[in-house]
Amino acid sequence: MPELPEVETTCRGIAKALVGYKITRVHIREGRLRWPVNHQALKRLKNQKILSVSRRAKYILIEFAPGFLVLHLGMSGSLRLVKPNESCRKHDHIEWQISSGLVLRYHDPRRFGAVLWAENLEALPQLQKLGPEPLSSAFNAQYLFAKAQKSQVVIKSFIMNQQIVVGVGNIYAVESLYLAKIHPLRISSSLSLAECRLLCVTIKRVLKKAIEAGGTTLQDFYQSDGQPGYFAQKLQVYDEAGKPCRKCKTVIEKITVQNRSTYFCSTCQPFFA
DNA sequence: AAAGATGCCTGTAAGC
DNA sequence: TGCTTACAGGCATCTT
Repeated sequence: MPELPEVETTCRGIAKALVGYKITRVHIREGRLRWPVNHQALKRLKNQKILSVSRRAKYILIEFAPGFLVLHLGMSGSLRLVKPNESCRKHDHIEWQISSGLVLRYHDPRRFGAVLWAENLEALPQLQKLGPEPLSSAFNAQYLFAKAQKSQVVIKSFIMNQQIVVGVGNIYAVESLYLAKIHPLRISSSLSLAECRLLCVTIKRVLKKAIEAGGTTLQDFYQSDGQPGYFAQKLQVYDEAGKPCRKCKTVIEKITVQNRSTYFCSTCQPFFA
């Protein structure tokens, strides 16, 4: 599931192969993604030069003179750079031929992802209400504590709220709470400043480590060169229900929080009301 | 206003 | 064996 580390990995993987080159052909095989693809806007990118590739939250931003291509990988999306003779697979929905000779392919079996066009990023509703980047200094203990003080939602939902902090999805929320020894069902406002500090630092550490490992591949995610991410091997509690906690041997529990699988150790992550 | 529920999708695995 | 069903979840949108 592409969360910040997977999107960052993808961004780094495609940037060098794209920046400075032109789009020579756009082929839309399936335009029914999260939102219908704007065929006209995408086709206009032919002969346009790619100025930069960057990331905001879980969105990949590809800059051209007239505007930005904004990509979201949703649940199952991935971007790959392939040679033009490589045959296309099922769910390869969109591809861009690059003047270098390579082809950029957008692959997304579940089609929860998006390929959007924006003349200016400020106008894009998806980017308007996003919180700070987790790896920036704006995301710090004081910020998290101040926000948490005002929230009655459980802490796991809180850190997955993109208006609070971006990039943290289910897997990294579960892992961060385990490593910070915070029960996922704690009410946000019950966290102390010290706990917020630890959680903040832990989220940053987990995301950085995951980026270094090339992200987490469980099913669908692949890096732009087709290689899987290797952080799955470092996950401590995610998908470990019934197995002993690596620290204390207590059996890892699985619960559902807002329709999402949540794993925790009741000993390492005690709940105080 | 805040928080919970819903729908969009398809591959995989489990159950009969 | 082949069908049906449950599950995986990011996020906009709807409901309470």
